Amino acid sequence: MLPILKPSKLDLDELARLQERIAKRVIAEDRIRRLETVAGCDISFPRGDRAYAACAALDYESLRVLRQRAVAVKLRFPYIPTFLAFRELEGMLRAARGVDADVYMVGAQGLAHPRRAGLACHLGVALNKPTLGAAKGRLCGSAEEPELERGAYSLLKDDGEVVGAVLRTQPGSRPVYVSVGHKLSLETAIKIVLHTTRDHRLPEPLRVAHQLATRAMKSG
DNA sequence: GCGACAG
DNA sequence: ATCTTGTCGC
Repeated sequence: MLPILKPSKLDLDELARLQERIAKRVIAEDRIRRLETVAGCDISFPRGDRAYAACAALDYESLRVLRQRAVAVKLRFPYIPTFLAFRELEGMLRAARGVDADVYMVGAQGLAHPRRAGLACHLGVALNKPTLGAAKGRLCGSAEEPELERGAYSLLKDDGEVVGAVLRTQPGSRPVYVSVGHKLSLETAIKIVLHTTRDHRLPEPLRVAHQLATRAMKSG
């Protein structure tokens, strides 16, 4: 089990430039034909340099689980804010490549990232498919407090530009940070998150993927 | 210098 | 993210 080496300042500068290149490839417009299946992607960490990535595809209307996959992955990079993709993309990609879907959602940011290259953007560009980010917390930017009813949202702005939305998925509960990953408009991303959210704060695809990854971790 | 900081 | 059951509050 190779150790996770802490990258140097120079390495991070290099990776930041790589993210800027990824950001240029992101298409923040709807390039999606069908919307019949939605997949959720997540990773669980037991401890150390091993983790479990999972992807689950659900029927867009019924939210029934159609396909799912979980894989064990070696971690090669530490968690460093704004560099999350270098820790999680590889494993997430392996799980997602085995599960076909019209759109993939990730429990992290998309364009709502300092260099507009959150994990959801990296995944979308790598898969060349529509993706969106639906995170529990904020990474950058600011927004007004959205109204308390389900469906209410306010725009998340960073450095003068709209990078996402702060969306209330359940009345009174803390909002979710939604942003475009790739090949989707922010409006469509919000629509998808709301449509796939039922009795919990987070959308079902993410909940299923999280359970799947956690179960794989506990048994593996 | 002092916080903030996806998972 | 993860270690962890019941419990205070709306």
